[in-house]
Order: sequence, then C-alpha cells, then structure tokens
Amino acid sequence: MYTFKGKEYPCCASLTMGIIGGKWKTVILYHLIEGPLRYNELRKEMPTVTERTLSLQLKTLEEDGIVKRKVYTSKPPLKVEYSLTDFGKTLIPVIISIADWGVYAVENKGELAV
Amino acid sequence: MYTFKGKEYPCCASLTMGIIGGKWKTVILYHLIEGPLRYNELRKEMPTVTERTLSLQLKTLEEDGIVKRKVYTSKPPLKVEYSLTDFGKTLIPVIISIADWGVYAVENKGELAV
DNA sequence: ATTTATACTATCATTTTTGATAGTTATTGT
DNA sequence: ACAATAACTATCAAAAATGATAGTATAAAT
Repeated sequence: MYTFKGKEYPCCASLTMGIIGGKWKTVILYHLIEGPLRYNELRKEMPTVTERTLSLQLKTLEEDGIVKRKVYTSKPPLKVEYSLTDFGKTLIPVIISIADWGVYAVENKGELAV
Repeated sequence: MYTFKGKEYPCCASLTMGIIGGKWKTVILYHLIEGPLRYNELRKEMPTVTERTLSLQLKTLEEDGIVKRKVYTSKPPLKVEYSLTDFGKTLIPVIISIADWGVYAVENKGELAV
C-alpha cells in the first residue's frame, strides 16, 4: 500500500496514475515540458478543454506539487504563468514515454487525421 | 488530432491515456509484465478491485489489442489466461516508467505504509 | 463610453467510471 | 448429496470526471 498526499494506492503504478491520470493532465504536462505557459497559452494549445476543467486540473497538479503557479500582477487583467516544479520535472521522462507511445500506436494501429 | 480504434484524441499523450488510463488498467498491465495470469490470479494480486471492474477493464484492454485472452477449457469451471499481446508488450517501458515514478514519488514526498 | 483582454469562479447538467451484491454453469472433491 | 471452484454477467447504485454556460474584476485600448 502506497500513500501520497493523504491518498492511498494499492500499487506504485496506480499512484502515478492518481496524479497524472484523467483526460487532460498529461496533455497539460506535455505542453509544459517546453517551458512556462500562461493560462491562455495553454488554452490555445488545448482548444477542446473547457475552462473549468483546465482550471481544476491545474489546481490539483499544483496541490500535488507538480506544477507551480506564478502571478505577476496584483490586479486584473492578471498575468499568470504555469510551469513544472523540480518535482514535476522528474515526470518528464514518464510523460515523454507516454506521448511517444501514442505516436507509435497511431503509426501502427491507428490513423493519422488529415 | 489522433485516431485509434475509432476514438479521437487531441494529443498523442491523451491517446495513450485513453488506453491505459483509469484506476486499474496500469495495475493489470503491471502484473502481466511478468507473464500470463489467470483471472483469479489477477484478483489475488489486486484484492481491492471488484470482479465487474476487473472484467470490464480486461475486456477493453482486449478490444484495444493490448491483452489477449486464452481459454483452455470448454466447460466450467473455465481455465482462462490473460497475457500481453505483442502490441501490448510495446507498452512495457511505459508501464515500468509509470511504476518506477510511483516508487520514487513515495520515497520522496509520500509515505510507505507499515 | 465602450469594448477587449486576462484568469479565472459559480452553477448546473451530463457522462463516465467504479462499486456492491447476487446469480450462472458445469465439474471436481468430500 | 453437497459444497467448492472458475470465470465470469446482470442489475442497481454511487461517485467521480467532465462539459456548457454565464459571470467577475480591473486595466488598457479604441
């Protein structure tokens, strides 16, 4: 039994999935590998996610210590940048391996869109 | 846009997550790395999953071509073995990387259970 | 004065995922 | 004769994840 941030997992693999699982978290992290992005920049990279969901995912990634949020202004319109923490950066090889396999799978058994 | 088995994904990372995502799939795959396992052997490795869920997950993994199901008997009590397909085996490095990070995370920011 | 922009939050609804529990078939062991 | 076993499925329920839409604050640009 593994515990992380108060949550329990039956397997080391499910612990990781508890943190990066779901429809959007790996996509967020994948885009943050290159460097910090502002909220709206992330939205442009992921046009099909709703604002609510993007917000929620960023917040839990922050709570888990994977992503950090830096605010540059004190009054609206805000400037906020999201980036990987040092701990979050240790996930990069995992994310890359997940992303690479996605490409491989499409090349072999999937289809590339036009 | 990426398509795999009729489903569309906005990112190569989310495609992979569409296949191995969820609470249990990586755990199943992690245990199948060592070799084939029977249904009840899997259950023993994962005592907290319900039968229904284990069944469903195995079925979708099979449909996605990741796991194969081999039946050895024709009448009950059945003998059924689950194993990784060749295509499924290409996921092994991904699963290992996910599992290893889980161990790393616990060692650094989580807690090991007693 | 009005619009535009940023980074959200709030509310409500829907979909997806997971769980709880009981039942099925036919064979082997007691 | 009866219980145990294997690998499930069926039904119902609950929880979790995601989506749709509208609204907020304030400053700068038009």
